[in-house]
Amino acid sequence: MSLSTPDLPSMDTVFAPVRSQTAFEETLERLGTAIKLGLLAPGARLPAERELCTRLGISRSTLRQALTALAQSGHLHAVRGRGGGTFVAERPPPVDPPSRELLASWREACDVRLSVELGIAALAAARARPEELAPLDELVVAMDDLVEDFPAYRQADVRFHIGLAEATHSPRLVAAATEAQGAMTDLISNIAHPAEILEHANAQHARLLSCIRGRDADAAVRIMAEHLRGTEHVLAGLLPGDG
Amino acid sequence: MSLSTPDLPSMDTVFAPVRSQTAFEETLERLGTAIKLGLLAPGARLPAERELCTRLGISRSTLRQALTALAQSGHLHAVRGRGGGTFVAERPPPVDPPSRELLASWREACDVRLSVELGIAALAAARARPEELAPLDELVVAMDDLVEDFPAYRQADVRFHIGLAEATHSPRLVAAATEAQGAMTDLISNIAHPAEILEHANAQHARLLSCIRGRDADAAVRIMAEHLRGTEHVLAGLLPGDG
Amino acid sequence: MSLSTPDLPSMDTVFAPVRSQTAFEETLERLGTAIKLGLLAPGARLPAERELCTRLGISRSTLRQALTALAQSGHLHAVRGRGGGTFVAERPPPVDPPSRELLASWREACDVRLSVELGIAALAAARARPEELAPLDELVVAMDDLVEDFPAYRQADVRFHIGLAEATHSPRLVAAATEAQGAMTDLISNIAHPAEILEHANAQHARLLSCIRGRDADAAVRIMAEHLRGTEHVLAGLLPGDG
Amino acid sequence: MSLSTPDLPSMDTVFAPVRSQTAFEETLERLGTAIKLGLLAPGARLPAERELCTRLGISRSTLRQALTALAQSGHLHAVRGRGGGTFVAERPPPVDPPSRELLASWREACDVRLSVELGIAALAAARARPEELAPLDELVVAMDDLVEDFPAYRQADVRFHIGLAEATHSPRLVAAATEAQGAMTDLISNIAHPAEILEHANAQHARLLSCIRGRDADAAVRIMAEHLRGTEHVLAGLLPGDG
DNA sequence: GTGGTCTAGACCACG
DNA sequence: GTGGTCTAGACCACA
Repeated sequence: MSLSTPDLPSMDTVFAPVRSQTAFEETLERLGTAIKLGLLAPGARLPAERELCTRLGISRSTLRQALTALAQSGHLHAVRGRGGGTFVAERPPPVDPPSRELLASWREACDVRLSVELGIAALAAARARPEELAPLDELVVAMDDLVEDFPAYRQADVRFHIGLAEATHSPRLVAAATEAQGAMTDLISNIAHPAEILEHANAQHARLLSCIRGRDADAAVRIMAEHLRGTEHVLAGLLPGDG
Repeated sequence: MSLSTPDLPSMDTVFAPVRSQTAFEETLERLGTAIKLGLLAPGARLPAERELCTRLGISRSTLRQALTALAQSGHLHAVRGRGGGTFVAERPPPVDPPSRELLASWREACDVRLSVELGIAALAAARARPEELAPLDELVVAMDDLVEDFPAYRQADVRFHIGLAEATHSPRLVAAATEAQGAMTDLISNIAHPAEILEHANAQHARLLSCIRGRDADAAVRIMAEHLRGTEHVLAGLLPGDG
Repeated sequence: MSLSTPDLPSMDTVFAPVRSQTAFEETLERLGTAIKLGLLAPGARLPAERELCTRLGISRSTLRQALTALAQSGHLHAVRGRGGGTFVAERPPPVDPPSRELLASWREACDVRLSVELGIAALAAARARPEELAPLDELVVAMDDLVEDFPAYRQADVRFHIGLAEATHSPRLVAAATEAQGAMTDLISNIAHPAEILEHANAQHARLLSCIRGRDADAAVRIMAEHLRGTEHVLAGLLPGDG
Repeated sequence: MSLSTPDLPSMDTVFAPVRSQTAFEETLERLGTAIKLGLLAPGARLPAERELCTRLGISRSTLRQALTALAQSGHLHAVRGRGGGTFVAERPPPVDPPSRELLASWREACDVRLSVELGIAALAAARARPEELAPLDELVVAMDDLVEDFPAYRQADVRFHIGLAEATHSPRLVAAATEAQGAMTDLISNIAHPAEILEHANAQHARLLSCIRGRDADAAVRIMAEHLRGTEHVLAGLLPGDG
């Protein structure tokens, strides 16, 4: 082999299209994902615009563009006057169907999620503190009662995975996990999930926590991989092949 | 625990600053990283501007902004006329020292890399084709002879890891791996690496390939985690604590 | 002597290198000179980009190249939003030392200035209107109080000479005077100027105005020549010989 | 008066249109002017293309563009083979009539010339060496015999003024004088010049040389100003007012 | 309405 | 056919 091969295949990656998201678009997606994932629960009140635009590092006008868009789509509603503010809608609009591109590349999305979650499993096993795991136990218990109500189950599931990410103490992994869960929600929320499947999945959650408590990173990673493979099999049966 | 807790810690992630990288910035970083990693070897000729801007999906002006910046910093030089083009400098400028932010968050960088590489190990074990692994064998052999020459070793190492990423057939993971390797290069290129360390690391490379050939994802992930932990220990001893 | 001598010495001029300054370069130099000369005072606001590029007869991108360069060098700073604009820095960066070429050819620069200023003296004597000379009187008075503060004196001096150029009603001479003063500023701004020298020079300013008022072109030219010779003597003592 | 008047009239100069000439255009004008002024005499052979493009600092293709244009307009003709080369046409095409812009701004052109020539007079008086003035004496003698043949007179006149410029030893002034003479030629070559006018003008040439020999700069400048005023009066009577 | 970014396409200078 | 420069116009983010 030659160390100076002039045209490595990875050039395709180096020269792949560059795309820049505008501040408006990213804000819209951030808030929208948080709402769809239930991180911002129905009825919750968003921070005041003046505070929010500071935290997001954008101007108020740009923030308002995003808030307006989310209000128009029914995710938010604004209340003026005393006690007013911007609130997450109590009755959220249905999750929109997966975009054409997402459908075309669902396997990519799963691969990215796999990568993120394996890292989370490994690092959580190394770093999680007991008080960070306790709420996850509660979520597992709660999910056991929700296997017949997929939307509710799914919301708890999201919190479980993001809670695990937080146990790594790595903000970037939390952000990546959030994004990955958002993509999955877009893919799976309109798919029927039999109770048995969910029970099985939740059993994996429990075993995962157990391994993490035992600081057994290898086992945690193994269970996580298995857990995710479950979702992939469901999708593989229902969605078109890789794009 | 309440399912509607209004202020989860993950809100910090949702409301984290939005920073949209411009097309120019991303192009600059892409090409710059590829050069520093040796993916674009010294003396190599880039595609013509008119082709490159098409592949990158940007206008020629934007591309030229990036090329101009890289030429000024000494990474590229342009030649006009017949047989001309834009070439990677034969004598590249020294890798710039890690930025203050990178130093402050080196552990974050390692966490991200861990995540990416574990996913790669797992997926490569599932999907790699023999003809994709053969070049990696050769790289391992070559690296054995380069343990005394860190820059050369490192370049082969980069190609090994990116080659592995390519074996997953997931462009996003290739891109993520490239970016992660770039961040590591910024961190470690100015650090002394004893031959014994490199020999040990390369032995892990060999075992990794063996597991992947055997489709043993669990073992591959385990070895990869161990492999990366090696680098982290070196850095943990030399760099300031987490930022 | 033959009228068809094939190789006159002036051929060196005819065949001297053609160097076309780009629109960007000329814009940079124009604005930079105006700032360094104080024609654009610290804190002053430039016309809006969209207007400026029209006046300069160039595209906005080209203008912005120049503005960006001047902002990076600290001469300008941009403010966005309502009431925004591009402003001359309040605390300007120090005048950069004369370039190697300028130093090597300072005598050339003085010759050009001599030529420009003699023409200005002659034409101002022929054409200046009283209301154009009045401000120059005031400048002379002001300069008398500034002989201990060279930077301030020099700024008034620049305005005096350019004001005189304007009294010729010849835009090309105004431009030439501005350019010549810019070259002189680069040469002399870092040189000590005793108060006596400045007093003497300012006395010449006064006599110059008097001659011009009297429409005595010959005397005006004579005084101007003497005035400029003063600077040259100072430079001749401090700078290396002709390049 | 205020030292910080925000909007000086000189801003019009700072913000005046920027124009960049291409290398081709400047080459064309340089060679064209040299030919029209007789600096490159009819029948003279230009340096070889390979040498010329080096001296002009341009590529051969750009040079050829200019040469081709001048050949098409009849100013040059190329001869191939042994003893070949590019030659100035023996029977030059008539000087083209002044362009609309030149006509509109003839007074500006005169002002610039005045400026250049006054500086030349002053500096020549200070620096001219006898051997540089001798050829100018011969030109004056020759011109006395050419007052009936304006084209021939004019060619000698041009050489006189450019020769004087060379006596200043300032390349920039030689270039400026050449350019100014070129502009004047475009203006005046189609105007009738009575012998008496030329005799008077040539007498001024002689007195000018005398003053310069005597190192009397003031007188030289005075005579030069007077000399140029002669041309201006002629033009003022024949051309439209200032543009 | 301000500065900041990007685009599509033209023409120039080069070898 | 290469890199180098410039243009006209669009849209974005800001206050």
